[in-house]
Amino acid sequence: MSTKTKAVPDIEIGKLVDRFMRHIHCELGRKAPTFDTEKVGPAGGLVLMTLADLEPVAIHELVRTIARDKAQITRLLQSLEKKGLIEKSPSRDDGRVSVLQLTPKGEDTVARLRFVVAETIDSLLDPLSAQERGTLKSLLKKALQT
Amino acid sequence: MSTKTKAVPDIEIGKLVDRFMRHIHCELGRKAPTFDTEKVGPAGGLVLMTLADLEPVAIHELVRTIARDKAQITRLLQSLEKKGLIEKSPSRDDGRVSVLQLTPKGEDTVARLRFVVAETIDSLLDPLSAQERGTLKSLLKKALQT
DNA sequence: CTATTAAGTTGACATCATCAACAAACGGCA
DNA sequence: TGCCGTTTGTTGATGATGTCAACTTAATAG
Repeated sequence: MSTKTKAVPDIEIGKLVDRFMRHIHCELGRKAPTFDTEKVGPAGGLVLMTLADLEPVAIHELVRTIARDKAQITRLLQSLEKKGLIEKSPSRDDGRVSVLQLTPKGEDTVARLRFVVAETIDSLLDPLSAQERGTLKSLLKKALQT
Repeated sequence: MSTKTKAVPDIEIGKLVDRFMRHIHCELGRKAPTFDTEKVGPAGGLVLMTLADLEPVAIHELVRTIARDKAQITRLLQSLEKKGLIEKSPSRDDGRVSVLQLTPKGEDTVARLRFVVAETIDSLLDPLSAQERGTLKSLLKKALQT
């Protein structure tokens, strides 16, 4: 009777999302030797691509966006920096924060990652029409906008 | 012009799905001490809940459905069996396969897991209407039906 | 100035993923 | 029947990720 309460709780979405994620993960893992020339791994790739969207950005913002532990992010960033893919520079406004940016080499890597990831997702979403993909995206976005 | 080709490849869905998963993961991790009385962990929980949907089922089927490594599944199942949550019995048809089933204690655990997971997802999906949730679910299902 | 809070780093540890090697059982086929 | 390739499940080794707590430094409130 109420508009929002759900009598039957629904787990299915969680499992579907998990499976969805795993399919992307596996497919990319299979192709990885081809394109992950810098050996950044799945987590590193995610960081790079998110960075490309947000840069320049402070570490804690990055942490907040991708919802991972800050210790984890610290180490990932160290590894990415060693590989010359990103740059950390101290913020002028706040002595505590480091500001992140992609290096040209990083941008290059992101471009390649993006292509393969998009390709993979596209093929996974093959059963959906272009319109349905749009709907899916906007639904997810809506759910995540806090 | 064409109905299916996409000029601009789209990464965003991948990142959205990842973030979505992470939010569920984090939220559940925070609540875990409350409800994960058997200490099955996230992966174990997923196995249990999937098992509840499929049982009785052979290991390789389970592996296929949740798209994880079979070695990993073997070890998870051993841990779950030690805790008395599942039962492995040899198949009559095929001497190689083990058939999995939940014990009563396992069923109990699943019921509790289900409740919390559903609750969590529900609150994450709060911005969506009931109809939109249905749409989301059917889109995911459609994408995954191979 | 002091107490508190926030940003990042580090260490220790647990969990999870991945790969290769393996035994046992099935299947096909001569 | 006996051989051979395949499938199922297990084990070992190792790497990648996640998590928690302690710590340093800097900002900020009072």
